[in-house]
Amino acid sequence: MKKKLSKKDINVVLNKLEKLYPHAECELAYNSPFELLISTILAAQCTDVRVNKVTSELYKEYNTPEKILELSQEELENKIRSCGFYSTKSKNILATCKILIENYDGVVPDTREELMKLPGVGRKTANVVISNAYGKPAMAVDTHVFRVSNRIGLVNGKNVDETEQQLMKNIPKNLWTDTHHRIIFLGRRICKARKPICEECPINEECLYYKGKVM
DNA sequence: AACTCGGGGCA
DNA sequence: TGCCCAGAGTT
Repeated sequence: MKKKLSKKDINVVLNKLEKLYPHAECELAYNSPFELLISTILAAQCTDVRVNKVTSELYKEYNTPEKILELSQEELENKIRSCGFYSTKSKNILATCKILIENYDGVVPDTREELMKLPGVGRKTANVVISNAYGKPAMAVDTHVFRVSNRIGLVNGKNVDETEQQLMKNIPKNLWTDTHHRIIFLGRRICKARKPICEECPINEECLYYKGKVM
């Protein structure tokens, strides 16, 4: 049924995305790998705008594992409540801070395997941290990347893991991180989950979803 | 694969 | 009021 784009069209899409969003970056505000880690944990099922609003206050006083562990779970919950899932996230963040101090001398590890051992850190969050904070190639697949890349036809993945594998195979390694951010930009502004604005989409000529819609 | 955690923004 | 948001963990 649904097919993937040709290699040629994939390159066209990547080039258009690069011209469209040449300086795409992580929109979570952070000043250290630790801050990015905590912000990304908070970002689960929550907009980055709200995360930044919470962390801009939180990090003034609490920007290290040691500082955050000065807070009780209830105190931390009250500070991050507006990010949603505050109970789970608070518990995970406190547990993660404790592990960072006990096992990593307070330094956020730079490998996906070590990061994913931390409570509240899954594959997506780990990929965001190693790619943005440590400059390592990684393809983080969130809801935007999953939806858009499959909708366009960059990949044809049944789930997040399949999608990540296919994206890494179809996209040059040096473009993984930038492409991740560019797809998010496109996904939020145009290729939205509900009512994608296909008429204004710069890559609708290549998009399999758009072609399917007009046929 | 399905279910749970969740407040806030927006139509 | 209903739907959705830079996911992860458990069953």
